[in-house]
Amino acid sequence: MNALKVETQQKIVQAAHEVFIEKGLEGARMQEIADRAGINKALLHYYFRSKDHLFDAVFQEIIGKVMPTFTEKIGPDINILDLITSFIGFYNDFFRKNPQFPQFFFHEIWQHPDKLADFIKSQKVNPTELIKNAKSKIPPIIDSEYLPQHMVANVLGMCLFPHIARPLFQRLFFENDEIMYDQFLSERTELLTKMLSGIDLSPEKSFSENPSDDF
Amino acid sequence: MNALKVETQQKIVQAAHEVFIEKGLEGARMQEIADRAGINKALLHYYFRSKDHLFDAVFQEIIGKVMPTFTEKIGPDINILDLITSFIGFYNDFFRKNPQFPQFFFHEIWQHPDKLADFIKSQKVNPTELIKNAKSKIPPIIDSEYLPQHMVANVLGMCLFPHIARPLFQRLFFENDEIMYDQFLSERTELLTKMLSGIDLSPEKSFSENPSDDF
DNA sequence: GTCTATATGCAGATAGAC
DNA sequence: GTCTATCTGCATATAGAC
Repeated sequence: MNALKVETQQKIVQAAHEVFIEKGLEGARMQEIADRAGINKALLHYYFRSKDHLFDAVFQEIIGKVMPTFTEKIGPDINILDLITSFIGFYNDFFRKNPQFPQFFFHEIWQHPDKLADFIKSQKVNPTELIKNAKSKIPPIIDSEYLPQHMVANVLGMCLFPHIARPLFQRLFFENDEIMYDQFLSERTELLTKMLSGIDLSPEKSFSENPSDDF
Repeated sequence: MNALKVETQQKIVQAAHEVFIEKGLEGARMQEIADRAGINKALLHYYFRSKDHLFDAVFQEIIGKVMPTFTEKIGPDINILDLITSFIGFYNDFFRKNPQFPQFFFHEIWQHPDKLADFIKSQKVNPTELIKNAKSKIPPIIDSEYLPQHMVANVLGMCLFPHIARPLFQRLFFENDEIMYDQFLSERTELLTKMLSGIDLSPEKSFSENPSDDF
């Protein structure tokens, strides 16, 4: 029964995926993973030598699912703004379907900072080059070497915050109503896109007299 | 030696503070806390009955240090914009001095969503009222019931992101240079303040023809 | 491949001397 | 109050039957 093998493996990865994202590596219990997969604890060790191995497998699976969407559309001369607007919608939807993903993701990068950074650097994308290309095109709201980084941080922050702060934000400002909050989240793709469309990064653009009108 | 007692307690709380923020509740080890406090494991249980009690004590101490600054200046008729601009600088500085705090904070609100929300609700502030007061004054970039919430999310997100994403962001866009990154962070108070100053929320304000010029 | 039963190790917690 | 030594329990991991 080789067919059973791959099926079981998938059930394990799926269950582990859920539990690790909910509880984190340290908080997760092999027993709970086994229960959710409908199998025995011992089988986990049969397929994956240890908890750490299982976690790595799950993490690779998650990153492999999410990152390519981010990197595959990056051409040689795409600018940052196009890149970001292209993916606001994708990630906003993805986070809505996987609410706890951002929390899991950032917990992980703090515990193992190099793992993810190395993975991304191993891809064909070069973040630094991407940034440099946009350097001359950003409205100079302040005098800084890092205007492109500021802009990226602004957009990603606006995109991320309502997801990662959801448990608190929903309780404080939405009467802890799931439906209302999801409605709120669904609006943000349009909102962010419209806000970004106000920035024209074509080289000939003259900046506003009032810098704060941009972004 | 009663003098020793309070001193020891402070050392414990300080050490626990560090370890819990770095590793989280599940990842922290009582042995490491004891080591950093320069005392024995058994003493931890003498002062605080259990790991959970110690964690709660530390958590209360942290929140008690951070939240009052947020709530104490809230008067009856302050508007959201004033409130937010007042604290961008404070929190940006606080996060620079306590880099891993945001990660710890959001990990916690996902694991124990009600704890913090209940604490905040027990304060004199009423978030919902605060939101309602600003409702009519927000530039209608999109047609939504939740414009104030969107604005709050935007600002907090821009404030938060470079801190919580630091391990990755610094490696990808700042050659993993601590000095450069701290420079970048220090600029953001000015940047965000200038961006916000572009919004006039006084009642008589007429909105821009192009909504995306606001925020 | 999958199970039950068992071993191992470690972290939280306690006992008791000083 | 502070320590050393010890206990307890649980979670990971293994052994071995089917």
